[in-house]
Amino acid sequence: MSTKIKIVLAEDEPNLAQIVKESLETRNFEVFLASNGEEAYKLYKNSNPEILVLDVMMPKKDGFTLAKEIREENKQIPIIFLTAKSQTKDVLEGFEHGGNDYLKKPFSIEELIVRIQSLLNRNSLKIDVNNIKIGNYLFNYTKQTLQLKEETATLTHRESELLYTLYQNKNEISDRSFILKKIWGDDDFFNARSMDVFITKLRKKLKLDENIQIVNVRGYGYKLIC
Amino acid sequence: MSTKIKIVLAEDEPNLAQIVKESLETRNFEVFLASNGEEAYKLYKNSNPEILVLDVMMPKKDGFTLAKEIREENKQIPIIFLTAKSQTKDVLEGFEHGGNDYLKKPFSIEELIVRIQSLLNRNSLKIDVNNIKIGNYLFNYTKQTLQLKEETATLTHRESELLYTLYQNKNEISDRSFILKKIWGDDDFFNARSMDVFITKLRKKLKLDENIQIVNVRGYGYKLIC
DNA sequence: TCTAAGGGTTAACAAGTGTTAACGTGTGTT
DNA sequence: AACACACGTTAACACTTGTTAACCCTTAGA
Repeated sequence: MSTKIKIVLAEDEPNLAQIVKESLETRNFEVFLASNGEEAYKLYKNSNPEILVLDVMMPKKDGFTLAKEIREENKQIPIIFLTAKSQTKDVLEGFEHGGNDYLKKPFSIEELIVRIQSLLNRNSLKIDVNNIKIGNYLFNYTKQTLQLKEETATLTHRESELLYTLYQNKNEISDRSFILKKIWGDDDFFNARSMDVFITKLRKKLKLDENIQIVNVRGYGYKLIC
Repeated sequence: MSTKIKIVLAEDEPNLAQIVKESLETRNFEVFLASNGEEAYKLYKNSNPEILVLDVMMPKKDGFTLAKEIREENKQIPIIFLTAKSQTKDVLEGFEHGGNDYLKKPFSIEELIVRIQSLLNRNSLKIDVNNIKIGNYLFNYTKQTLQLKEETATLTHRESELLYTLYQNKNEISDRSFILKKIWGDDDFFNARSMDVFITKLRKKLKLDENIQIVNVRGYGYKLIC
């Protein structure tokens, strides 16, 4: 069960691109290579990668713009920028555009790989599904429990899924349609009403901590504030 | 509610240490400064920091050894190494010892801060959207609340967006068309009238502080005076 | 097989939110 | 002063969401 980790690599300079691609493949990554931003976006959509490595200056769509677009739909995936620019200002800009790391050319392949590994590890550590802090509550996603001090309440499967989904986008809007497709499989009238019912149920179970709220954003979805 | 983020900084070169410490404090971090590895370990144990910034070459206990020790008891806390070494080999070693990032001297303070922010996964570079002072009111953009002393009123999503937009240009004109495109998506007759309705609603909710006004600039837009 | 319990969906109605309409007021121009 | 036009305000309306309860289905145990 050792499926390869998928990487989308966007780099317009062919020689460099080839070297990096091969080096990554040697390390048992599956590399999807794009030579411009638009192509990279398509590869991202189709291949469902674990991580993105983006050159900043590319034809058609630069790395920053691309990252911004991808961040709008995916806040989790790690992004590493590669660039010839070496000004601190550019590094700042990279992080502002949602990058997680920034490597200045010329860089060593080894360092790139280490930084990739680091981001992948961090990501997998990121949410401990058995120990999620939501305000004063402790939410255990696998056990489907919500603990406040000594009191432990159990959640149903739907409740647990919904809370987990909201948590993944905490303090930001979770799109109604996104939630519905993810948990109910389809966005239709009845599922939508059902979801609203579960929002009510969650609010009840979360109301012992006033700092936690599930706020509605009419027409868009819900925000878990914590 | 907005307690400072604690950082343990270990750096044996006093001048550099002082500069970094002050820069971080300017950014509202609480810095615990150690001049060697052993001291840093004690500070780590006592202050319960959110992140560690460790020089690699230090007296008594070097940064790598220290990181390794800390990693045995805490796998979560982010660690950034600072070093004069610039060989890739050292970068690798840094990550092997459980570091999350690695900065080569000389580095820019800005870059350090951005990398800290990135690891902490927060953007406190932005204005704190949970704590916006408007006159005597406290406006929480994510919670969509307006607080005056003990009274907390809730805003709807549109109200909150509008107030936030006006606030971003406080004391200057926010262009009608700009607001409409940003919040309503399009500048047409009906959306414009809708916006005017929301201006009325906001004025009502803000009238408890006489010093705050939303003034109209005929033909151009609105100004939030505060 | 019957029954009870739990979980999820559907139904029904209440409450909240945003848009549209209608009319009023102010401002600048001729 | 008369006029056109931008904005202010209120209310009606349509639509979305909140809440409760009834209902249905599955499962486990008597």
